[in-house]
Amino acid sequence: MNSQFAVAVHTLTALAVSRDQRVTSEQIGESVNTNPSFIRRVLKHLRAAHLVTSRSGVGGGLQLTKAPEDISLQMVYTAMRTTDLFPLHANTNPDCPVGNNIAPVLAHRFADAEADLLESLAKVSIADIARDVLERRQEI
Amino acid sequence: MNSQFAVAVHTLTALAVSRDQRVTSEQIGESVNTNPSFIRRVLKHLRAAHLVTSRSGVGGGLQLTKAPEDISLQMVYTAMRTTDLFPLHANTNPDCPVGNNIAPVLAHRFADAEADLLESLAKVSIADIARDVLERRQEI
DNA sequence: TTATTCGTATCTAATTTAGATACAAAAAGG
DNA sequence: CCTTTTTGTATCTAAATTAGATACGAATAA
Repeated sequence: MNSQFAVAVHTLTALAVSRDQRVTSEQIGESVNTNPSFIRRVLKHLRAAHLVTSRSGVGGGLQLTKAPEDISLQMVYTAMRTTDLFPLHANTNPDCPVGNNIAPVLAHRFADAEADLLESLAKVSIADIARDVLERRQEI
Repeated sequence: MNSQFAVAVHTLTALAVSRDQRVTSEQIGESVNTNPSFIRRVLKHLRAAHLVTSRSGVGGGLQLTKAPEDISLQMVYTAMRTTDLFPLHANTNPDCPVGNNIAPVLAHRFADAEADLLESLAKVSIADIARDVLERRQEI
């Protein structure tokens, strides 16, 4: 599972497309096809990363804090990240040369790979996604 | 969870370090600190990718099919891969412009990111990991 | 023929994920 | 000031995933 990164990008894309008006978590839930509660759980991360702001009450809802061009998938991934990309196995055998030393070695190499992934994600923005989506729409 | 990639690298590293002799899944289980059955489930993937061979019976066990220098983390990741790196959310709303078009757009962008990750993993070999592990051992 | 080891299947417990509901607090409008 | 809308958060549940555990036939060597 863990489609939360995809849901986060979907959410930000919807906000980018409707940049002129506030959008509610109810509406985003309809687009994603899930309940508003789940959307709000995702929004918690995006708010903590200062990618969106929200307001309660009539006419309330969500808004991007930056231009879609200035929100990269790297920012979104980092905002949503709760676990390592490649989890380690714990409690390896300290009496084995490999078991005793593998953890920090893997941690280091995996961190390098994750850094390269972030670099790749940094090249794509929510504006790119929104453009792709709207272009696809025209094709029909 | 899903520490299987880490366990797979650990397993191949152990085989690289003990390249002169056959190693059993029991022994690897001890190093990883898990049961042989789990190791054998991981090995299933590595065997399918032709990274190891195995033999039953007395004096049996596992062996690398290539030099550790010729086994990259990309090969291991690809061998162990069972799901997409970034899972998509399904059943988005077809009546919403975003919901109707986001899936293929995300699939494409996420595949690009995964390809870049593979490129990064291709630069590291099991020999590199084994060397790091043995060097760390000397430091003590 | 016996002991060892693999390959696979099955069961279980713990964890994660997402769907669902509920409700206080915030905000806007009349 | 009261009502309505919407957020933010908590809680519960069901489904899926993960890994630990056990078992057993098949393969292999001695």
